[in-house]
Amino acid sequence: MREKDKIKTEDKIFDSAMKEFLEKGFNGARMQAIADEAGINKALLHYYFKSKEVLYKEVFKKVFVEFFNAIIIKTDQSLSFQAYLKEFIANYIDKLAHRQEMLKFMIWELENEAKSITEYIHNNVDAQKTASNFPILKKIDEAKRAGEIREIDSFHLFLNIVSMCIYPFLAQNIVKNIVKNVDLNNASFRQQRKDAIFDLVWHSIKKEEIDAVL
Amino acid sequence: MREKDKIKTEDKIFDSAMKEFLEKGFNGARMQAIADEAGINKALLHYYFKSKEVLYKEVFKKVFVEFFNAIIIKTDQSLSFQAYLKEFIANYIDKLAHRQEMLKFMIWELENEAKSITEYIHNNVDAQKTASNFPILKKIDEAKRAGEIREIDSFHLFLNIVSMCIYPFLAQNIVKNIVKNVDLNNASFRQQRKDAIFDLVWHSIKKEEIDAVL
DNA sequence: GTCTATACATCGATAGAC
DNA sequence: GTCTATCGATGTATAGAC
Repeated sequence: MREKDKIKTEDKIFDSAMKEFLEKGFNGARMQAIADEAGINKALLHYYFKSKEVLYKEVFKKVFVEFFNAIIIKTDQSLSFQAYLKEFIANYIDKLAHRQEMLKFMIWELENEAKSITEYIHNNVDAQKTASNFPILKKIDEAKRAGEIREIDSFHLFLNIVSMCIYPFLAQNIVKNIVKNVDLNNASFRQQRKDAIFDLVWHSIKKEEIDAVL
Repeated sequence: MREKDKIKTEDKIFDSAMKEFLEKGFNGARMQAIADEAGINKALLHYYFKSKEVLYKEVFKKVFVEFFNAIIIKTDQSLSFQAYLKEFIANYIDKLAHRQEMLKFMIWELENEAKSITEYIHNNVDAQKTASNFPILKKIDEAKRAGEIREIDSFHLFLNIVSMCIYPFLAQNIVKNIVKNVDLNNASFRQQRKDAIFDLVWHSIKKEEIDAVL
């Protein structure tokens, strides 16, 4: 009677697949490993999900949407730009830390020409409104108009901020060759990154100082 | 007698391998394709290079060293920091454009925990002197001492600059979903990136303005 | 729905003749 | 040094019984 208590096979497969894909990436993931983890056999995988690729895309979609929403959309809109910027950066890095596996997904997407990401965006986001899915772009424009920050190209500023947030962690295995503690798990390094990014950007774009001089 | 006129098989294999690896990455590369391109058979590949991995490492080493030297070492040391910074950024982006295939290598390295890069650095660079292989770090310290720029964490500044230079191109297939012309081949976009990065950084760290006020 | 068994393809690697 | 032939491992996918 209480059917909800029984985890459905399909869900077990999905959960196992997510674990395997996040850990190993698409290439590294093994259908056998997913089957083992789910306590079933390979044949059943293909019964529920036609192919490895289909299974991957289902998993990717769920994880990506979750992550995308958490990072891009959710920063409080009512803040001053200075506070908004600080929160955006902290939020981005903390969410990355909370879902480090996303880095593996992202690397796989990079290797695979961002096929899944592109497909998802193409199917789910109005092409004309892509930019509006990044409220920070609007925030930057507002702040410029309000005189809170100086004139600066919004899109490149956005690109720069995102690059600084993500690249050091994406490439942490490379960067580690220069400095040891590049690690999303290291709270102290995370805080250093947040401070350094905010400091660099804010010093560059704020207008107060000039206002004070005038 | 003129033995040098005859391209040795080993070199032909090496060249074909470079082409294949740069185009497809390690996973995508096929020993058969390398053999075909070189006009020989697979057996001979393994005669000259023990395994796919060995062959990849040889190729990687050559390409990486070339790239590393071109980007990191070569910016003119005698410039003012402002000019040095501008040249460093332009140099980095131009060299990336000139060797776009490095992006594929880099992605593969990211996926593979930077094994080859780490191994190369471990074998060829004195661990205690890693930092000194990045003259820009010294340049930043000098500029701080000379009062040319404000106090700022050198390492994080370095990380930030590199991130802004490389990430948009590394992730261009993702970024393209937001803006179309993200492309290393697009000279106009390259120039925009150079300007945006220099502008953001220099406005943030220069000291003249404050000096002028005092 | 679930299983066993196996087909089928791909690839890296090697044995052995020349 | 170079070739043909083939091994052996791995991995996805499916046929068919229960």
